[in-house]
Amino acid sequence: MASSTVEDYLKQIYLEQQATEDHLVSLGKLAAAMGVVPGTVTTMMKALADSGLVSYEPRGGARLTSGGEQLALHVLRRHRLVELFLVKVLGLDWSEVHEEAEELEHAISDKVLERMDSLLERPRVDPHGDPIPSARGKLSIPTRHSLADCTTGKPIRISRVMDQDRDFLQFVDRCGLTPGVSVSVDLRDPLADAVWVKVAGRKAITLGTVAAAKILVEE
Amino acid sequence: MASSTVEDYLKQIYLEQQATEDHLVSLGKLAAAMGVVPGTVTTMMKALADSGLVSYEPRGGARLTSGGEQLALHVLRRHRLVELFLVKVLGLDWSEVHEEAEELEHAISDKVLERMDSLLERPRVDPHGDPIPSARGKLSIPTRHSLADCTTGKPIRISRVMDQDRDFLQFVDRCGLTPGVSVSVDLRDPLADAVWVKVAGRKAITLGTVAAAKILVEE
DNA sequence: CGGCCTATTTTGAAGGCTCAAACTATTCTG
DNA sequence: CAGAATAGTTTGAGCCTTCAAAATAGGCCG
Repeated sequence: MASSTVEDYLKQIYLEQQATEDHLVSLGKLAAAMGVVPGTVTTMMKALADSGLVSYEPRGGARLTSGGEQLALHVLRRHRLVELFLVKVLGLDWSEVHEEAEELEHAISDKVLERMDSLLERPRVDPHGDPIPSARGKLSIPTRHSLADCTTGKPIRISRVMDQDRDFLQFVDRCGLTPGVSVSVDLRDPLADAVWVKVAGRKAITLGTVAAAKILVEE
Repeated sequence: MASSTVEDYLKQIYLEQQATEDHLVSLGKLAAAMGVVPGTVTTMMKALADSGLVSYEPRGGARLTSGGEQLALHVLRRHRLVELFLVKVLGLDWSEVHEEAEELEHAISDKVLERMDSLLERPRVDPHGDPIPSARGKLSIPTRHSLADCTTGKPIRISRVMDQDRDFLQFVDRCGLTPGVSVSVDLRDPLADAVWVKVAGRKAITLGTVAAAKILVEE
């Protein structure tokens, strides 16, 4: 059985990995993400390599093995299903469920997970629009466009918000830019670093491109 | 913050304590209940005494301080609310929720706990009839009579089952002796060590006094 | 090429929890 | 009361996760 520390490392490696070309994660980034000192990560990578969960060459970065990836996806599944459960069943705010799920993801048995999944009617995404890995460990590849680079003028649908920060999520909520909502990008001004977004009926909202790039869209 | 190991010790001390006259728990019993070697308990009691959660004299047994008791009751509240939640909301069987709750009780935040409590409409007892400590750490004192020593002939109501063993709970369920059910004790035969119980409408069930003593009743 | 900067690794240590096994206090028994 | 049985304690050790700080490797710049 993987300890919850190990589960956290695997999950984090998976997430970092998704953001890189070669699926190779630098230990420094990992240390920052895990909030530990670099030496700790080196130690841990050796241990994980010994258990066959990551492949790792000294000074060469880390990569999940297929066993490690299966485990990471299982943790991610628990995390995201729990988030959705907390919002839908217990009525928590989407800005607070990430932290809650960080704890719960390690305590949920397969049986309980299956009940949640069935109660929620086999959902595909969590409250932030992040895809939920299937019980068999498959994950659908997500959208590639954001408010920062989609076509302008046309109606589009918000599909995912790529930031778990409380304050950012609350801001997004106040703007009405939550997953599922239809909007359109009126105009983009690269010089002003700004994006004007029109939300159904309301007056336009102005975002910087950094924020806009975190809000993924479809169509 | 108390680690989940510490929470488990406090909870267990509380439970053992309830079963004794002087509220003093022998370290041997504790070791058995926790599934560790006696020396481990000695070490742990020293540590808990240092944190002011138990009072402990070498070779004199352990007792919770009021701080330790508050914490123990908070753990117990989480445990029992979670059990009820798993049965009522997720539809698990009452025979399996104890094990699930052992893990979850350490991962539930106060916020989530409050939501569960409110969704369940401030329940007083868990699926086994065990009382749920209030958020302020008060616990109502439970029934004193069981099928082994209540009055015979009169209708009585099952209020609590004092055993978390899967197989025993499933047996109790098959007999229809679950909390809330009305029954009556027809006859007791001390020599045969047997108790005849009549469950509404059905033919009588025969229990040994050990089993009968685990089923608490009211009125 | 040589030195420097940065990322990573190594080393030694600590805290929390546990064990095995040797030891000791206490209590029972004859 | 002596000896045995029982319960509890001590000691030395190990695993897991972490840290601080010193050492090192690799790449980049002049």
